[in-house]
Amino acid sequence: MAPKKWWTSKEEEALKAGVKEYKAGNWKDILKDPRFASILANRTNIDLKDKWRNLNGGGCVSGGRRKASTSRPPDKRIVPKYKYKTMIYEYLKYIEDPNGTDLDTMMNFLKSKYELQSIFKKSFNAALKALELKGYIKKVGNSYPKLYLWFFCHRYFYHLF
Amino acid sequence: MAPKKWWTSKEEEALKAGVKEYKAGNWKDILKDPRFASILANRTNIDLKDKWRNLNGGGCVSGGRRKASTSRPPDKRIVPKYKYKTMIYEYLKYIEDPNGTDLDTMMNFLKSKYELQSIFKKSFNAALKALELKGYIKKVGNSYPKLYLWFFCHRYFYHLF
DNA sequence: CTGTAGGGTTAGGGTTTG
DNA sequence: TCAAACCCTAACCCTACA
Repeated sequence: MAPKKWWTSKEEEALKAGVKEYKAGNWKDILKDPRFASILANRTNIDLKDKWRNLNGGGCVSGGRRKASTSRPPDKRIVPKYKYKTMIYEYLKYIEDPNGTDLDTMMNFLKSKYELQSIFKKSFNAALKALELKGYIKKVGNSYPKLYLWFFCHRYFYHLF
Repeated sequence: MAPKKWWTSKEEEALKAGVKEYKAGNWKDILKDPRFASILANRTNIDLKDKWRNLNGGGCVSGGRRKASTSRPPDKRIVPKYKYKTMIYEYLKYIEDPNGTDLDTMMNFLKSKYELQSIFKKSFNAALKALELKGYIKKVGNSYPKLYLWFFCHRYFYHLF
């Protein structure tokens, strides 16, 4: 089978403009329009239909939503995760209290030293929560003890090196 | 989460034969073939695809190779040490007190469930002491907290899998 | 024959486990 | 530490039908 051709943002924009012009469902008309033809040269009308379905949450074109996408083409990754482990190690070295740290204090430290992606705090939190749910780590008061965070890094970020 | 279902060599052979017959990519067809259906009864087409990817070095199905596998299913492990991590995990799951355990209690539990190598306690102790010396873990009272033991396993036994 | 809707399957990315 | 197993969903395929 032929490898996947991930949609480029250029193609996506052309599709959206095409739908605005011709309404969803008239895929062949969009393809024939000289404004979109060259951009969408290696997409079929079926491809357009499928992509539009995905853009609208994977369900039927006129219907409801699903949860947000997690799968992306490789060149669209948002997070340069590669520094996460280094960052957190540095922080753990910096704080002396073995009782650890609350997340806000940590975030402030990191923000002061690094250009953080907006998604970082959210995904970091989610990963911590997942581990906590399984009983591997837990808060003491409002803080995660140093060892927990160390463990967390070890578990989640080794592959970034 | 459900425990992993390691592929048996029988299943693996069936998959290989199926690919030979239907070519890689036609996973559902392989599953439907009466010659393979019963052997692969509790595998999905997705499982087949993933396994084929692993067999071919974790890369793309039709592409190049990566380095050879070192990870094995539990029934193929060579080293008698192989159960250390599993054993200790099991014990850590069993005890509820997050303050952990003293070593004698743990040894008694393990002896009651496993055929221990005579050298186990001695080398286990030595490894713990080494980590303690470096300041990574420490006793609280007479016990090692659960997390320390967990960390210990992670640090010392990862290579047995 | 031409084209679309909608269900089904695969490919390839990421995540979790041992 | 790192590969096997597992999960998610965009991309692709198949069939019905107008």
